Amino acid sequence: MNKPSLRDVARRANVGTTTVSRVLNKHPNIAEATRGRVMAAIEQLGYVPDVGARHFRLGRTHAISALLPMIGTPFYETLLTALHDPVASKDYDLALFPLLGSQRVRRYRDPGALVYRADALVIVSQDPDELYGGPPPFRGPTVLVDVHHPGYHSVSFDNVGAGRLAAEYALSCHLPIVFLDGQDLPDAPGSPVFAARRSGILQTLGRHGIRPVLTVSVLPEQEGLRNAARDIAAQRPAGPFLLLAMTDDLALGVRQHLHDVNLHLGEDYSLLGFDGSAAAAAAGLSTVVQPVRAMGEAAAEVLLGALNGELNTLVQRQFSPTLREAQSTALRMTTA
Amino acid sequence: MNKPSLRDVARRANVGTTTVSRVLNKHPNIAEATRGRVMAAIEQLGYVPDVGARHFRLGRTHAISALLPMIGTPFYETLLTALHDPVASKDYDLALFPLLGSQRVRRYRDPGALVYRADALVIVSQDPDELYGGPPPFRGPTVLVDVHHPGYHSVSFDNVGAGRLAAEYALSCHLPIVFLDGQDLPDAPGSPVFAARRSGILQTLGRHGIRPVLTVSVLPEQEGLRNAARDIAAQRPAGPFLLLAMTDDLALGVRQHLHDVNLHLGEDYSLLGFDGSAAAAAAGLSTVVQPVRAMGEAAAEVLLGALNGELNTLVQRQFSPTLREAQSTALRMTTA
DNA sequence: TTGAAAGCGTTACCAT
DNA sequence: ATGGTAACGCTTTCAA
Repeated sequence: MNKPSLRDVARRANVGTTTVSRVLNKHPNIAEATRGRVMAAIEQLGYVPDVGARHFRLGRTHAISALLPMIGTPFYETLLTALHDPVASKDYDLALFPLLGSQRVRRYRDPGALVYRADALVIVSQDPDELYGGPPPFRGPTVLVDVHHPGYHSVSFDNVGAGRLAAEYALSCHLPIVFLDGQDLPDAPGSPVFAARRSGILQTLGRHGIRPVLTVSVLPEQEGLRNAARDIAAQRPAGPFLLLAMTDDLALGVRQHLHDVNLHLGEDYSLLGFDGSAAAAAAGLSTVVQPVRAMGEAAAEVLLGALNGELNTLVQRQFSPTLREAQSTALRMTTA
Repeated sequence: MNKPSLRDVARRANVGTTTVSRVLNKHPNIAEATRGRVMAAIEQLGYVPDVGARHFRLGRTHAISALLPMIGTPFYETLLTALHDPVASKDYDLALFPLLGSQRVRRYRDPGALVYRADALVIVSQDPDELYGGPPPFRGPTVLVDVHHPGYHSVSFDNVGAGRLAAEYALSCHLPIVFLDGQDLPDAPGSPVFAARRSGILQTLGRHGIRPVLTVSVLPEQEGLRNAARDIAAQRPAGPFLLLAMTDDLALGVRQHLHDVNLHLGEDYSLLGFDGSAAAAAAGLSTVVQPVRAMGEAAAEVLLGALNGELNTLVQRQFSPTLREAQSTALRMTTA
């Protein structure tokens, strides 16, 4: 037996297809009796509406696609959870499309890719120009998150300001600064996030005539961290220093390996990270906090606004960093 | 100007719609000249095929949906990367649908949900019976990953065997055993993974007439770990002990907090985890390894087989655990 | 090698 | 309150 269609239901209930459609879509002007007959027929046949056909007919999919560089980090979990709830409450479905490695980007240049079968597109942590070499092959509203571009709606974080804030706090510690820089994966498109933070940090330090006594650049991989710890141990300044790490993950990771080479947090060095992650909070790490939830919620708001056609102008929301101080920078107290 | 359709292209190129369709689908029997005219028309109009309409007509979407309990952990990143490549090379698109919290499960009971607009469904780390209270509202081939169920194709990991392996190794250390159990989130459907590992562990220990001297149950949250560390410090056995943790994350997390309460790995205790994560490898943690990549690849294979209708019987592949030994259990050497 | 026309399942317009 | 029918954009059969 083939999948029953709306027509089969209509025949079974002795009504027209229009009536069945109306019942399904909860139209008001339907007699309770007919409604009952239709429901019964639906039940008996085990009819399920073909959403594909509906979407085809309507030209709208009721779907939102999110294009992510990857999954596997709490940042995206938090961001997308915050984004999901508001759009789901407006009955939009959210589908995730992680790049899962950069060679897969080619797939996303095809306008026929599944990701574009959606009413709106969210691009997270990626500059569309770098991703596509131009605009995305998508006609609907597009919102950028965690990245800024003058040509799109965007919800972003002031990473330059974050770098500045970190640098100012670092300066206030009056310790020599060791900079643990993050390096992009060789084949991935360069992350604008790291570049922005880096420039905020170095400019601010420079304005005070200060440069890091040591800069170690590390890939976001586990073995890189061990090497970084070795390098720091070998080339560190004589006394205590402040270690400024580009992300909390880097900070927490290197802390472990520094321990193995006999450098101890709170005695030999202070530690400052970026992101305000839950792990940082639990570990007592001072960090520049990024309001991830708020950004996700803001993105949802922009998205829904755009879908309702309420946005006649480009929305560019930028969130500011704050600093959360914890024990990891207590050393400053001793020396300040 | 409206979106141009295949008909517009046909008119522009002075051919029938059939011909345009043939050009688009690379049919062999097309004169090179006509082909050129059609391509030119496509170019001039900026025509993009409507995939929705194509899918509607064909009844197939060329999409695979993956239903995940969450994202944000390296496990899913690895698994899905391994799953993605083989299906992408067969031109299937993969869309991710994380539950992002359990109250969102209701959405997935609706047969019209976006997730079911796919040719095949992958359910990861969830028992369909618990998720839906029955079979999923989906007609196509369905493959379970990281969980086993007699009614579905499945690619799973022998978690009971993993527990057994861990317990046997633990016994060989001849140290009192402290068991750091994982607890499910209160509102989430219970993970069969933890239950299976736990039973493998306890049964094996029991068979040797041994019970953990202390069992601490912890939520997979950061503050829970601190409390766990406190409890362990307070109630631990007199001498050195072996800490058996339900996951690497738990193991690595608690290690940090144990350090804070003056219990040191390699001196006061040995540590054994589960999962074989990259973080475990980097931290020198002994662990029961799960072949995540291989599982993802196997899932892709099953999926493609089912889509080609090559599977006339249920496929149930189960992967076995192996043990990776590292410094974290070196204490056994001293005492054995 | 090419084209006309039917038809996929749904909704919306216009009748009644 | 209800129904007939056209239309959405595409692929496919059948015929030329």
